Amino acid sequence: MTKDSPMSTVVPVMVPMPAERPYSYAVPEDMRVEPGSIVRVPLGPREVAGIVWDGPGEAVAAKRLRAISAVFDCPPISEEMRRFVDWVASYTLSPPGMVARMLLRAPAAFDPEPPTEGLRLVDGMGPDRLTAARERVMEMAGDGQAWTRAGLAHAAGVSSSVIEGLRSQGVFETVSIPPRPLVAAPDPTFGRATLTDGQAAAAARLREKAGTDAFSVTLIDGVTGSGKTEVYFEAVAAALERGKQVLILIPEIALTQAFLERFHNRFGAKPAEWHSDLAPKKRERVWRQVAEGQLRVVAGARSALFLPFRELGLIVIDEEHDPAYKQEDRVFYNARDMGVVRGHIGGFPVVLASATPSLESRVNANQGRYERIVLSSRFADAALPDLATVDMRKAAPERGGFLSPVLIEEMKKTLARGEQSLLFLNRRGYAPLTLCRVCGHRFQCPDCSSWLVEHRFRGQLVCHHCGYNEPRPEACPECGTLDHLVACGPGVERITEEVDRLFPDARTIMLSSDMMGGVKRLRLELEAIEKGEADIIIGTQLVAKGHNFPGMTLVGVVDADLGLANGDPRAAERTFQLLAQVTGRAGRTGRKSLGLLQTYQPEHPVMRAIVTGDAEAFYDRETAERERAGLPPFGRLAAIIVSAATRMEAEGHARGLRRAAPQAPEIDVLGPAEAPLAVVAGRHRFRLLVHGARRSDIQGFLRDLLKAGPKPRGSVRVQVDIDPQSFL
DNA sequence: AGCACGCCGACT
DNA sequence: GTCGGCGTGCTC
Repeated sequence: MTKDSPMSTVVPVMVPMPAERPYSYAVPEDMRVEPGSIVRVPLGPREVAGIVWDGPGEAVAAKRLRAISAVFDCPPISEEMRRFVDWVASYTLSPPGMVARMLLRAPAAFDPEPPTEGLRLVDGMGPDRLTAARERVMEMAGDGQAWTRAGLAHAAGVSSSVIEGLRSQGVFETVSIPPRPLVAAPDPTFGRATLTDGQAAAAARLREKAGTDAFSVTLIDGVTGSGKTEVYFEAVAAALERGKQVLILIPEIALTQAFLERFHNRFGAKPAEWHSDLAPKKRERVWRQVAEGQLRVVAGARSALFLPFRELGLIVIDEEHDPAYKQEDRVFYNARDMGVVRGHIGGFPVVLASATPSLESRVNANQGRYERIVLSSRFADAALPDLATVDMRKAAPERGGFLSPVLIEEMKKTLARGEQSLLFLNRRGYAPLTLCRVCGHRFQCPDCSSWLVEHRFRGQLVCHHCGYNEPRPEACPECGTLDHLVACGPGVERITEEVDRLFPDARTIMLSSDMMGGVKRLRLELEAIEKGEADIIIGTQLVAKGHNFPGMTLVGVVDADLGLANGDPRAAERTFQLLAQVTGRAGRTGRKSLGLLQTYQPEHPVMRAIVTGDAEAFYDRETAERERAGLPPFGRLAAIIVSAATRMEAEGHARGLRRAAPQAPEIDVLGPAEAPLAVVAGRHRFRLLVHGARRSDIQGFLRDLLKAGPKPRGSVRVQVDIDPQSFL
């Protein structure tokens, strides 16, 4: 701040809206701000929280200049974090204001948490008359500590009016109790795990890295059950010992309660959680305590990357291949990559862990940008399941069924041994397509033209792309014929029906992300399964994610081919990862276990890779294939998302882009039907896949597209989606 | 992203 | 006659 200026100083303030640069605000004479300060500023008709940014404030017409209304009593956002925001904005081609907005997502946290009112015994004061109730209270409070009124009443077994009576006599004085930390401090020496030789070597290497102030990326590549978590916990311990905060990113943390337990066993306390299901109050407290440095470890979903850490010294990204790390609205980013960048900016190590690493991380490791540590054997006596394909052309299911006799036979055996079976089918609902047997009418979404999926339990037809739904009709809307609608293909509901028919006495549980009762119910069901309260589990991809099912010795993949033919360049990789993860759920206790893949293409590279366990060969092949096609992970523009009302309009954008960029690349338009993306207010998001362009050209593309390209009514919103190989 | 302003259809 | 739909435009 300049002292000599008679005018009030002007500072840049990043406001939470799509502004391309910070806005300028006047600082009142008696106000002190510094870069990073969180301030309240007037913006149009309202007031918002913004962050004082770096550099001198830009000159702005005096008439427009408004003054900061208040500075929040909150630790300033660190310089590292501000550079991170700028970097993410420039890399994702989003307005920095929108990135800053992700950081300001806990509005009530900017003011300090109000201390709670406590009561403490005043020395030498006693009550006028001593009753039995009063005596108990005096005894409890005799330790000289401050108590909350309700806490003391509860502990002494009296009503709070007894306490109130004593307080009005002056026996108690009112003191303020500082807010209690959300979780206890983790103790790096608490529950040291016993590690196998391979694990110990990996842990030592990670400890070495996490014990220094230097950026590095380490990829821990270990089969499911090889103890990756225990190994990276040692890196966490090393960072904690250095007095650093630690961030552990986990996809779908709301469902991963088991992880919190394991952390607790190792560190004697739970980590703080951060995800979108967090209650607002808790959310604020986590944000605040991270900013103050009270919380040392946060386990969170991708948005935890934007928490205001002040002493961050390690990021672990578990299941780094998981597509849930990719945010595909507003600011498009992949938290795995932005995590690496955060480590680079902060000068600290980053650890990526996965049993099925993404191609791009593997390429980065092969080229020496990341260090790769392989954990090749399963922990203790946990054995990998035997894996085999079931050729559905030879072992076809009975008419009307979807389970091959081969699989049914194994389920019978498993049931007889009192062990659990898992049937995996990555498709929610009852049937993916409904048609009229009389006229051939197919039920389609009126908003986005994909097939409506029947949800029989709910009695609805639902669009899985945009959420449109209608009650399932009795008659065909086209020809009016009653009772001739037929469900085509299976979903988990239909498989559950088949299982109930085949095994009427077995205890079955169906797990699906759209299940009634939400996350809470899912958690309970998962717990029940772990306790062995079910024999057969039928589930969508959520069963592939990190749960331990100790009694599970059979995994059947109902349709292993699903997802291979959807036009996504990552289809094979994704399918491989999903199948490897889901079959890895079996045999965790060392019992002999089996995984069966029902497929019509047993010779497909994905099936071969799963059955032979040769992930290396598969990845090499896939990498070469991508390189030939000019696709990611080779550092090129992957996709532009345009918002358009129709496919024709999206094609128009694509033509404009082709014209605007003469060196241009091939552009494919993927509509909502092929690329499931959110549909907003009647407009659809189309993905323009651009082959072979360099990222440095993107800015130009977009400028030209917006300037010279066809502009069919309304705003053209363009977003960039990049799967990079290297981005530092 | 919010939020106001502004111009056309079904109702207290 | 008004309530209310979302299209367009602006925010230091």
